[in-house]
Amino acid sequence: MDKKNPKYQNQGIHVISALFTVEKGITKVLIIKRKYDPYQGMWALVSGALYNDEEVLDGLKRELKEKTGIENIHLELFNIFSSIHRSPVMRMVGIAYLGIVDKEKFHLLKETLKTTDADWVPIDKIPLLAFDHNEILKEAIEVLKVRIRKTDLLKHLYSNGFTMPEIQKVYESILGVTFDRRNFRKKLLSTGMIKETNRVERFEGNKPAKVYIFEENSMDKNVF
Amino acid sequence: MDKKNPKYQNQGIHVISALFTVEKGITKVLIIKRKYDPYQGMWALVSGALYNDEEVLDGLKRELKEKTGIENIHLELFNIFSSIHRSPVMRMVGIAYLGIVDKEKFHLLKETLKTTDADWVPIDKIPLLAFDHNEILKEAIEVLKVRIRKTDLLKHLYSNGFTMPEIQKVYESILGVTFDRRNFRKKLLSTGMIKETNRVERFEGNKPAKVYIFEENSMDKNVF
DNA sequence: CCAAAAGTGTTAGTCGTACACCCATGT
DNA sequence: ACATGGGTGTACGACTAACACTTTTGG
Repeated sequence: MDKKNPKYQNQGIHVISALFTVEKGITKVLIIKRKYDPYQGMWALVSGALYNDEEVLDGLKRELKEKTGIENIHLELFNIFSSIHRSPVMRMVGIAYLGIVDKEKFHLLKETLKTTDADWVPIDKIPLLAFDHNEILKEAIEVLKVRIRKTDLLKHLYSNGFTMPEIQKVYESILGVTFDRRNFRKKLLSTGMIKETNRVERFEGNKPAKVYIFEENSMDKNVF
Repeated sequence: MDKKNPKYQNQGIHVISALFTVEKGITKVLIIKRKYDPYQGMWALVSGALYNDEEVLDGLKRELKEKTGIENIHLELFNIFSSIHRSPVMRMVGIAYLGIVDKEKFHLLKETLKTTDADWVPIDKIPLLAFDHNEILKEAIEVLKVRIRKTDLLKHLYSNGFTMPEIQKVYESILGVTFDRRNFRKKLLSTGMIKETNRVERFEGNKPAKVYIFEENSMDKNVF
């Protein structure tokens, strides 16, 4: 490989995160407002250019910490975006990850060196975003639906436990369907992904609901 | 973004393909022998550096055509490999795709501008490969197993149709299991992915077997 | 004691699995 | 005619889906 070949010059790697949360049945995604060009003043997914001395996932976590203060979270690859002119600065290949977290576990920085605002925004109220981030987010939402059905991704939303009515609302909200309470409970338990605790918590009703947690090494099984 | 920041300099993108086929119940992968450094004379997956004026998948297809003559095939992303020193030349982020094809449809070039040999090699007889390609191939095989079970990936191996005994052997060979003939047939038909033709073909027995083909827009359903 | 949501069990239907016999062809 | 694999149907068990009543708590 000839490093001097101009076709190999002037390209970089963008790491991009579609980080979701669910609050009161509303699925939200984390976006920030850009302080500098390109796209100064526009909202965007948390993203940035990869350094040449860090791995992709580490670079993304660095960007997340720098721009929002959020750290120590699970993120997984979902696609590559490589249109030639997706960045106005130079050719950047976008590597996009998604994750889902309990927003209450973090203090979201509203302003940082490179951002002037940050917020969790309902996915049906997303403004125009910088770069190709609207397209990326649209794909992320589709992949999110598949992954909560086929893997234990939701364990990252509920590291402190959850009640059945609560997590059922999350499934129903993200997938846009409704489930029978009794069958939902049976199916989720039958995956072996979760176990009962001896805690209870009130959700919407007055009667307290049992708290469940995800197993440490929960196998990926189809949920719905 | 400051293009001059040295942390953004000297990095490139590698596109890598794990291209599989199945022949007489043996799963094989396409590898080439490298004509030039780095790793001159070593076997490797088909791969190369991405140009700054092409999309990732286009770059990979260009490399495949240049190095093997194979073109017009389906390839899908399966992972990113970004260890800092995975290439001795410079920092290269590897973007790895997998596919499966009917090798009889192509004439494999044994020597090209950048290769001195090429072959389909059984996955349990893979030599030491250049870069981190052994690791990448290992992951590709795992993902291949998942994708033939959960998607219609195998349609790309059988664009001209297949018989039940034939495709059953492929599933059994890749997954390392055996299935009951009658139940296999019922399950594959029940996915709606395939349909009968009026052709027949001999496979291993003397009695001719019906030829089936994959539907054009076959939904992704779990197969096994 | 009433309202509101949480918890539980049974039944019918569907799907997966196990299994045995006949069929078409080449030699 | 026989050997070889290809094609089909049925019965049993497991899982999925539909459905109604009782329980706990706050107000």
